Amino acid sequence: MVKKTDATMRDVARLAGVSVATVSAVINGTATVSAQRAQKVRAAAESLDYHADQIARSLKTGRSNVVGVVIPDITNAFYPEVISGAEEVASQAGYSLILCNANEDPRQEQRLLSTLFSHRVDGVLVACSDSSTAYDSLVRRRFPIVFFDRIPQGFRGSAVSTDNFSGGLEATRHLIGMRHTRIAIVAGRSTLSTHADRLEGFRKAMQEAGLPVRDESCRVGGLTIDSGYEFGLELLRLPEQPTAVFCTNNKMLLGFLRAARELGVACPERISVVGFDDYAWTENFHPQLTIVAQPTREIGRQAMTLLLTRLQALREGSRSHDNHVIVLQPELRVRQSTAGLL
Amino acid sequence: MVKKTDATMRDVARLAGVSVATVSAVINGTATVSAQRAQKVRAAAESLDYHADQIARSLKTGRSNVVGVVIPDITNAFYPEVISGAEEVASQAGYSLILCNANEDPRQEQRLLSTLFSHRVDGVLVACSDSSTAYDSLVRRRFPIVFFDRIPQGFRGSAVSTDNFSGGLEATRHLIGMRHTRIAIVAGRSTLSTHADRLEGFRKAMQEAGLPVRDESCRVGGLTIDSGYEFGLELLRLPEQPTAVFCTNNKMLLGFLRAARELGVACPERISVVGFDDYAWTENFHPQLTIVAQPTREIGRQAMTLLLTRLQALREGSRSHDNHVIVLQPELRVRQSTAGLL
DNA sequence: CTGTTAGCGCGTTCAT
DNA sequence: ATGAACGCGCTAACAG
Repeated sequence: MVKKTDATMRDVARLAGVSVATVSAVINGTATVSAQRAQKVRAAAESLDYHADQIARSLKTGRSNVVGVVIPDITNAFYPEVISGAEEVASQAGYSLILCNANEDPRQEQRLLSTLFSHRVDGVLVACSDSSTAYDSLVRRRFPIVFFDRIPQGFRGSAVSTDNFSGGLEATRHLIGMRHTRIAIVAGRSTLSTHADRLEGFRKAMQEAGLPVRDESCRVGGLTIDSGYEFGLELLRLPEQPTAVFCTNNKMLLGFLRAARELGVACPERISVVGFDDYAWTENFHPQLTIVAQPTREIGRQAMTLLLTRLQALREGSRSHDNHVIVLQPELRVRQSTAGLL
Repeated sequence: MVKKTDATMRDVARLAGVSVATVSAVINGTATVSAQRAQKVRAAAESLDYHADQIARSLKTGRSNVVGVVIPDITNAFYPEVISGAEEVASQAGYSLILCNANEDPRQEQRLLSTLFSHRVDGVLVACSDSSTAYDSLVRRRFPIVFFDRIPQGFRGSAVSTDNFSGGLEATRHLIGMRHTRIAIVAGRSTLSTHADRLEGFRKAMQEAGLPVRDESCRVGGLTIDSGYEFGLELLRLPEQPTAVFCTNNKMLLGFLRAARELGVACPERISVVGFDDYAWTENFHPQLTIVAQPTREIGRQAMTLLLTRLQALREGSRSHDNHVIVLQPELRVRQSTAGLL
């Protein structure tokens, strides 16, 4: 027996011989219903394969139980990892996730946010594609939004990220500690907080050590494997070839390594490399990578927790700080892609 | 000036001095509205930062412009890649994606599907966590569903996958062509079509060559890095150590490689390894992996296209085949993890 | 071409 | 404890 259309609350009510209000009460547990009637309702719902219509419910309640997640690049393994953490806590709390991939394009990101609002998501998590002022209005309107990983410049609101400055600092100090002096950096667009901060950490470490940061060994911009590759070629063809490099992004790191391979520059013998983000597969790399690891899933968990806490406060009318910033500590993992000089 | 609540269509109508029907017509382009009135409406909408309420619209139209995507494991890089393809075609068609991670757990998957229905998604894409009969009712009820990658046994409906049998066949033939005879296999749960088919391909190739498939060199079950590791330890400790192995899953492959490393079994000198799924980072592996590559993003694109085509047909009342099966061809990429015997 | 209006399915009063 | 009636914001059918 096939039903043409989904069962509605009325169908359930009819079958159970009660009113829709009773069905609603049973489903949501909002009122006390006599045990046997409740049982009847549940049986009816079951037999009709009834699924409460979230759409109708949302229209009525003003809440959708959906949160939007906007990321800049789903093929960057970092983000799926974060999402898995976010998804975990969201689904536990009965929330679903609408996932949007902005493709590193602020315009697309803007459109995505717009459709997210159309769908009346209760809140959003975003790792921005570029620093822009487009979020200001959201924050001013107090729309529940939590940034993670990449945070807009001058943003005043809730956010979760790694201490990227410290990550850059440690990575570079490690290189310096191995007696390197000609240290290059391959960094992503400086409009992104993550990369800007890591670059700052790099500069700080260099300055501490009294080392010069030459323009030609400081390649900033781009985010892709290809840009890492291009930068790599340039860097490794410099008359004064750097002996060490810090790549602030895992994709650019892959590109850089390809360049080194092509040019026959052995790592770590002729070039020490330290990167960002650790994955299950890095242990299979040759050489095994020295990297700065982020608590990736934890970023997702914390960001979602922050958002849900906020939503709950909103629901209960209680006051909540909407500018809670969580900074997680990264961890330098020294392996074999970095070696001492001399 | 901050608005407490979102602007509604009525607000726009009022501000523009027209009726709600006119606003609706302008927004959706469903009727001809005089140019100047349309202009006024657009201006009003703009100034009020109006976002049409998809929730209300859905309630009315019965369509949500959202499709659900259920995957078994978001931390398996294969799936985000597929999703990026699916997302690409969905967003072009004005659809959003609700992403659900089932964690390889059929029960969780069932729950996720249920909430997806509650949210009245127009259709779903699913790579199932286990073969079960739970989908039959969906298909019988003709709910728009397209399976990808992992397809339920005996499923009669739309699906997109790689020719896994052929993938397993080619991988094994390659090994055999290199004169290996003691060939082992590390495979995922045989209830999953992908792994079952790859295993079948393996058996076929072995049979073709008149090679025996010994029970002890045929490790089936599990999906994780850890299970690949365990199987690897067992296999490499066999009195008659295999000289080659086919891992049907990228995570198990990582585990196997770890086991080989720990046991000091050099690849490819003492063990040739061929895996499944290619990624940007495999070129950095040592040794570079011989693998069977799937057209990953294409799987996502095709699956979503199939689904959207179906939805359009449904909308237009035209007939559409709801059991279109697309099988994509894999590609063996020979690199350095496999070597000839003797 | 434009306005009026009846629901879509649900949660929520307000009666009983 | 339970039921009837209303309305959330929107679309579509109809009237003008």
